[in-house]
Amino acid sequence: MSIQRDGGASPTISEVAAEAGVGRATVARTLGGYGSVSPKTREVVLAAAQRLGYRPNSVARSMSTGETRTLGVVLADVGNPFFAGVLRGIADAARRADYDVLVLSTDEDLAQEAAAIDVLVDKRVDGVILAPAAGRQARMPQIDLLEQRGIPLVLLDRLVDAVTADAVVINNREASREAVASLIEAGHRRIGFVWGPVTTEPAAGADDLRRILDSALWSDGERLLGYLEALEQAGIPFDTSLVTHVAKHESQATRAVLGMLALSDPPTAIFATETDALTGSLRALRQRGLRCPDDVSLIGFDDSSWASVMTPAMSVVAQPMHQLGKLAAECLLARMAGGVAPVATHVLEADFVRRDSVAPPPAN
Amino acid sequence: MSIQRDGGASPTISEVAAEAGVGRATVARTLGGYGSVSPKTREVVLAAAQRLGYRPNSVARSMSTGETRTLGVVLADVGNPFFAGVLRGIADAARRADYDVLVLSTDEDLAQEAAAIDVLVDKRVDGVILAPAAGRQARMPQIDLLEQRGIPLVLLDRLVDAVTADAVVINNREASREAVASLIEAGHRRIGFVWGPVTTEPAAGADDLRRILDSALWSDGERLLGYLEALEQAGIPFDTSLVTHVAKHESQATRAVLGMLALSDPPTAIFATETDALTGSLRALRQRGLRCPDDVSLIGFDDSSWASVMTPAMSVVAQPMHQLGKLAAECLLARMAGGVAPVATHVLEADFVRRDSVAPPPAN
DNA sequence: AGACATATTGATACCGGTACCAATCGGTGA
DNA sequence: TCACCGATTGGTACCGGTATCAATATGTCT
Repeated sequence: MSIQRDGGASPTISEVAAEAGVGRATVARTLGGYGSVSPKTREVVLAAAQRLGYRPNSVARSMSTGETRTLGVVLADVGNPFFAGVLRGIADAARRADYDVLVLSTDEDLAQEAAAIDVLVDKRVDGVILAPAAGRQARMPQIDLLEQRGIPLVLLDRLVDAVTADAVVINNREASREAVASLIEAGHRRIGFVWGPVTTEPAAGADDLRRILDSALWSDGERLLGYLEALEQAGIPFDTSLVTHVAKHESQATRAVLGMLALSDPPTAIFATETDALTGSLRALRQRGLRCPDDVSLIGFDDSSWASVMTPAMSVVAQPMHQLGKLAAECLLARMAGGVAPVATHVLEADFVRRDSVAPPPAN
Repeated sequence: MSIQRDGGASPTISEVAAEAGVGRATVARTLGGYGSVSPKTREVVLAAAQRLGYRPNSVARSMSTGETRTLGVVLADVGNPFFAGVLRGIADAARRADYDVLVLSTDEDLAQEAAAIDVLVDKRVDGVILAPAAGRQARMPQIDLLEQRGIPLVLLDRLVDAVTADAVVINNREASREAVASLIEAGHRRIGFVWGPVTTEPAAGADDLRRILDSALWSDGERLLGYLEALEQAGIPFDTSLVTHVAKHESQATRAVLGMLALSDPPTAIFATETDALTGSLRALRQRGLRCPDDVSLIGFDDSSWASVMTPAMSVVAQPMHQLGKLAAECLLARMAGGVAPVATHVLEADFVRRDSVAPPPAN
């Protein structure tokens, strides 16, 4: 008894059965907690399992039940604070339901995203949460695969027109409009817009810009629309030169903002719609020796401890990251449980947090 | 032909075999790329697989091969920027070797950590990367389970005396000593030390403190020892009241620093050994209306964009997060591949980044 | 043409669970 | 004492791959 198995192998149900002197099925029932087992037998079996250090093999169980109790998560970058926060929310909700999380980063690359979904399908995850790297008008063949296989899907943070699935996003447009409106209210009329990963030419005008939106991430597009709406409401003409056309990395944001500041009629305020865009903008101000908010007012996206402890404290649009992930996971779990609720897009509210980085434009 | 299967089930090898009119084994050989198959048959099989949209079932493959091509990662909090960065490094290295990553957060809780390891064992991951929540002198029974099962393990960021396994850490003590030394060099003699999650009483003195170290995280302990060494080298007496005894959350760090600043002989500089500790310290200064570096000099741990764009730019000990994760994964993969290299602890260098948050103490 | 080596193929036994079904056990009431 | 019922138990067929082995087909050489 209590013989340690060699070679690092794990004891199986059969071995426990042999050790306990009962049949395989009896052990399965005892440990699986189904069917009926006499108290005496149960004890014998449990003792044998204990002695052998038995642990169930989830792979075998999945093989037989068809469920892996694993959620697949596909997002741009686990290292990014926004996605890291979201992931935490997902993981918390998953754990509570006794699920685990398999994460894949795509770096906003469509090929990697497709490969990631293939992996998740092959590994037979029970559900998928996806922050698409595709623009809202993209076609996403891999999604069909999920649907075909009956794997529930929840879109996170970004919508895609062609995909009919539950989604959890924030009210990007309203939040953005509110932020820009607060700049306008403070007296600004030249407001720079630094946005996320967009790889297109500079827009020739507002209409051209709307065209570009079709290929942009939904979230980025909405933020830009919010900006446009705020301008329009205030009767401020739209100026292409105040909108960056590519700011995927912080350094690109810095370069873009330096470009704006070099204009003959430079912006007196900047709305940066991502963390990297904000820090990139700050770096640009710093390089030009400009001060915030005295020379240029700033509003960022995504709150963090840093934003609130620096001087001046940064006004930001704060996304409920944890909540976003939690809700996405809960939504997915409900769907997996066979929920027949109609497909829905859940919109969470992002709070505009007013701090000290906004002041009236300089008198001059 | 090309009949779509109903019920969301995936086509199996048998179905492909039927569709192609060949035996199961032949399909397996064709798709698995082993054995030999005639070019003609190969084509027929591939066409059938294509028509049916065949995708291999990784679960079944794992069942048969005994490997899951999945790495398990156990860390305190995926939402924490440090761990998020490390995780990204792990995921990148894993992907390159065609492995996926299952992540579990423990919130620095031993029970959750034990449960996490159980899950990974049950799911039969091929290897585990663990940032232990346990102090260096803790006993960790779950680790034995891993060893028993022959699952390779790499410790990350923190060492545990009782565990013999490969490890990847940074040179916490030297980095800490260097940071504190630079404060001393600037003229400071009253230097506050705000450290990470430690749940013990205030130390009664240096010796008592060393005792406390045994139950602290290895990394936290090393950082404190670095602090002590720097003081000793400069002949500055150790003062318990300048060392926080609990600063697990930012708010606790703030409270602790406020306490220090209220001392009759308050610190003129603070070394915060975690991101939260630094932002917490900054918040305390802000509440007291003190300015950095004019009134109090600061050095933090972990670099971020924020640290370098704020005013003053923060001096920090920058950990190579991505590299840390990447190396841990590579080390694990090597061990999984049957590497017979002796167990080793890899020590990466953390750079001390000198910026503007350190100045001589105020003249007064 | 015959013998033999090689390429190709199909059948089948695993892997370790789950779950159904039939067999057995024990106890009860007539 | 016997028939009968429910509780308990063991046997076994899956799940979908992998890998071995024997059987068959193909081709070559003498």
